[in-house]
Amino acid sequence: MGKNLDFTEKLRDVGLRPTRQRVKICEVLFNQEKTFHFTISDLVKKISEEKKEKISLATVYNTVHAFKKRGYLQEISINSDKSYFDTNTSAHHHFYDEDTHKLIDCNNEEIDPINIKKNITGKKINSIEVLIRVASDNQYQK
Amino acid sequence: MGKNLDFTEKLRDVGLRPTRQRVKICEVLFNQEKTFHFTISDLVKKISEEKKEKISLATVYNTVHAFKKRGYLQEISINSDKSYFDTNTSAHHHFYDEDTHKLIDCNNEEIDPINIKKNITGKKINSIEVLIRVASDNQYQK
DNA sequence: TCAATAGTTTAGAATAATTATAATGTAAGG
DNA sequence: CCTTACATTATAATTATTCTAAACTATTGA
Repeated sequence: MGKNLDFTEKLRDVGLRPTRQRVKICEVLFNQEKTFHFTISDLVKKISEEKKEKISLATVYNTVHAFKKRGYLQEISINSDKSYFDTNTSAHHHFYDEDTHKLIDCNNEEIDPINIKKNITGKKINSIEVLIRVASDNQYQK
Repeated sequence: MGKNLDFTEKLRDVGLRPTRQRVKICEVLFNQEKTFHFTISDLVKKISEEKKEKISLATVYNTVHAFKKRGYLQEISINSDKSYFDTNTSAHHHFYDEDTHKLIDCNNEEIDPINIKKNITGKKINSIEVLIRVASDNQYQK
C-alpha cells in the first residue's frame, strides 16, 4: 500500500471491501512519512488519537491480519507477551531495546548478508529474521 | 549444567535450594543424550512420563525461569502463542518448521557469521538470534 | 432505486499462556 | 530440633488473542 493513495480503490484491488474502518486503519498505517513498528494496542491508541474514533478490537485484529496475509505488514518475532508489526515489508532486520521495549530497524546495508549453508529437505525458506537484543551498557543502571 | 551430575550440589552452587522438584526437573532437562527444544507444556508432559510425577505448573514456570536467568536455558523467539526453550545455550540459530511447529538447530558452522555494522549508542548487544522459517515446498500441500 | 446477500463489524464470551497470591510445606543453620 | 527464609501449590487474576452470533453495510442485479 503506498502513501497518499485512494485506499478505497486499493482495498478493492486486493479483495477487501473498503469499509469505513478499513479505510481509516489504512490512513493511520500507510499515510505516514516513515514506516513504523506497532503493537495492536499502539494501533488502537493511534486510531483514537488521529481519527478520534473507536474501532472494535476484533476489527483491528482482523484487519491487521488481513493486511499481513496480503503482505502489507510484517510480523516481528519477539518472544514477548504481545505481537509487533512493521509497516516496512522489505527484507530487513531489527534491534530490540530491552529497556524501552522498542524496535529499531537494521537495514540490509547495516548487516552482512545472511548465508545459510544448511537446508531442510522438502522445505523451502519462507523468511529469515535476525533479532538483535540490546540494552543499556551502563553497568550501574538496569 | 552438565550431564550425569549431582544436581543437588549443582543447584546449591548456583544459589538454588535443591528441592525434590528442582532436582527432577534438572534430571529431565540435563540428563539427556542430546540438547532439545521444549515448551512448558512439553516439559510438564515429559516430567509426568519420565518421573511419573506431577509438579505444579507454577513451579515448572518458576524453575525454568530460574534456569534461564542463570544461563542454563535459552528462550527462543517465535512470535507464537507459547514460549520455546532450548537446553543448548551455545550460540546458534534455529529453523522453525511452520508445518509441524518444531524447532531445528542451525549450528554456527551452518551459517555464515553475522556481522552487524550498525550500533546503537549507549546500548550493548545482548544476543543475536536468527530464525529461519521453513515450510513444505510442495505447492499442492499446506 | 431497491431488495437480496455475502461479507463486516461489534460486544462480549471463550481460550490459553503466564503471573500473582496466600496458605502450606520444607531445607538449612544454629 | 526449632526457627526461618525460601519453595511449592492450588487457585485466582491477568492479558493477549480468537470466537460467536447478532446487527450492520457494501455490492450486485433486477
